[in-house]
Amino acid sequence: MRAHASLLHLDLDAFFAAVEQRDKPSLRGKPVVVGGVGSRGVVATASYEARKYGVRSAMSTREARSRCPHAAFLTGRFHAYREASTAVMTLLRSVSPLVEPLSLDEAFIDLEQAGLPDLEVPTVTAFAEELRGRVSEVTRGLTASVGLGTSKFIAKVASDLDKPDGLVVVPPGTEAELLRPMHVTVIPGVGPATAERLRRAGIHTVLDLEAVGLDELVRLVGKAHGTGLFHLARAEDDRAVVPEREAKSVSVEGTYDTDLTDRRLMEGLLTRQAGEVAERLRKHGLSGRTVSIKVRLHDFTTLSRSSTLHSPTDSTATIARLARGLLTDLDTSGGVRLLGVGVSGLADWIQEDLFGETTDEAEEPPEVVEPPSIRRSTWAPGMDVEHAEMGRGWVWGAGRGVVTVRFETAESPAGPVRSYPEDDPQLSAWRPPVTEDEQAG
DNA sequence: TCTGGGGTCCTAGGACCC
DNA sequence: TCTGGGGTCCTAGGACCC
Repeated sequence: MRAHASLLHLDLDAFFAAVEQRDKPSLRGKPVVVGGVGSRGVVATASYEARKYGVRSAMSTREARSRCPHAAFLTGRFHAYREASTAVMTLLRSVSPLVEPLSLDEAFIDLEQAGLPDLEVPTVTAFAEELRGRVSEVTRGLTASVGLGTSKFIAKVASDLDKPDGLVVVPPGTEAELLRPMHVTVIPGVGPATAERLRRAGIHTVLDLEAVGLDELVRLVGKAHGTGLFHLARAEDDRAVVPEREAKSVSVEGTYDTDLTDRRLMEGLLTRQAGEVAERLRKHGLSGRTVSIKVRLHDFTTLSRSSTLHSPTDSTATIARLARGLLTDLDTSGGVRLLGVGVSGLADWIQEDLFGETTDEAEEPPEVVEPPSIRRSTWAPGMDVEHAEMGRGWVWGAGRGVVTVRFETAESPAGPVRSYPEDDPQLSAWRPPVTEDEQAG
């Protein structure tokens, strides 16, 4: 903990939604929700107008729609968000060499190397106020909330106290009195599970937490977490601002609108995801030794399996083969809502073999498969033998590499639903309905 | 059809080595 | 028959963050 409030936390207000409102004037002053718009989507960001209706981040889009049906529901334009974020981070780095981005819309800055004449409260306050103005300039009108304090923890708490478009400085020496009345969840790392454990022990506020001994806390929440809480409850935090963090893993996952049951389809999707992971590894000059898959079952239980190679890889073929192999282990008969592939144990080099060649098989770049342009209600004769006998298939949905088909059977016009990878060769057999003209001809 | 996606860190148990 | 530690690596799961 420092003698001066020289740590700054900056947080762009309702970031994704604010970018949308900036770029589309008709959305200004109106509720805007950015997030997944599918049946299993969740809210990433809600504008302040939408928050008035109780719409919150991480809420299901379904729930958000019921709370605020007239909001604009947008899927997100990450290029625009990244561009705005880069402008802000570039500005921050021009102001101090010690900038630690936490996400697209948040960063810590250490003002000790920002070249200020001193670090007294009036000086850092004026600096922060000017910085907020410049953020608004480089983003063409976005607002930021800023907190200043003697540690990362305090700066972050401070930036939250006057959102949106606010500035709060916590003067050195006043940290404990600020924190004591607050709920324990103000402490980073205290989420629902930890809060519940603490609640059962009669600990609700930071003041309560301060009264608990180190041994007792470790017994309650474990060694690392317990010692962390012990110190943060006393506003003791000397974590440094770390400008560059190396990635430790790269992963891709997807949640599907309908649960998957077809193993072949799952293998196809893992293969596609392996390709995306490998491409990102190569793009960043990385390779990794441990390949993992993640499988979320219909009932939301989440399984993971991993396998570690002797030397790192960035090869699509290797990652895909391992990922598919890891799946064979698992019982997915009840249906799968999410599949994912990841690589960890990263190295910024690729193992070379005895001949000085890389171990990466000289592979073709993954084939880019365009989603088939299938219209709703396209007839799908001869999709496969089983379904051809059933009769007509109707495209029920397409996206995320999956085409879902509802089949009409003799018993029911809305028969079983089956899903296929969009690059499934069987899909190429699809053709529009045979018209009466054609039949006549 | 309640519950995203991309991450980080921690824990606990087992294997293995000295 | 009864019995050591410590350290590292790997795996699976869970909590948490934005």
